[in-house]
Amino acid sequence: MNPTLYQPIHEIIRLIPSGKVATYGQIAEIVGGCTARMVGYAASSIPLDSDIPWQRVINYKGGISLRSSGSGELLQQKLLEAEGIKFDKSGRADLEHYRWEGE
DNA sequence: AGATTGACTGCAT
DNA sequence: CATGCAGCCAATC
Repeated sequence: MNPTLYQPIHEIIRLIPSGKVATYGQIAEIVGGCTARMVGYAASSIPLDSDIPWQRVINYKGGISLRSSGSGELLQQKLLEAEGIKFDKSGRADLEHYRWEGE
């Protein structure tokens, strides 16, 4: 498969600075013409070997969505905490404080 | 070609 | 504040 449509989405995710996070809807809005589902689907296509910080992409609740395989949630949350993002007891980040407003 | 599913979002309950 | 339902586009069966 060669979903070139994912290319811009990956680009946007790559632009997210460390210590910041973006929601699927936010990215979809930045890319334009794409929806949250698209971003999520594109993200699932991102290989772990990629330079794309897919861990900075979270859902609108500020929580981390479970990936297809393995316990990606714990790993992703750990990576985000390593970047300075704190999670509350509910496992949700403060989007009002960490949400990346984009370029 | 039609139906189902998916790392989602927003509003209603 | 947690849960439920409907809408969105693309990929897969």
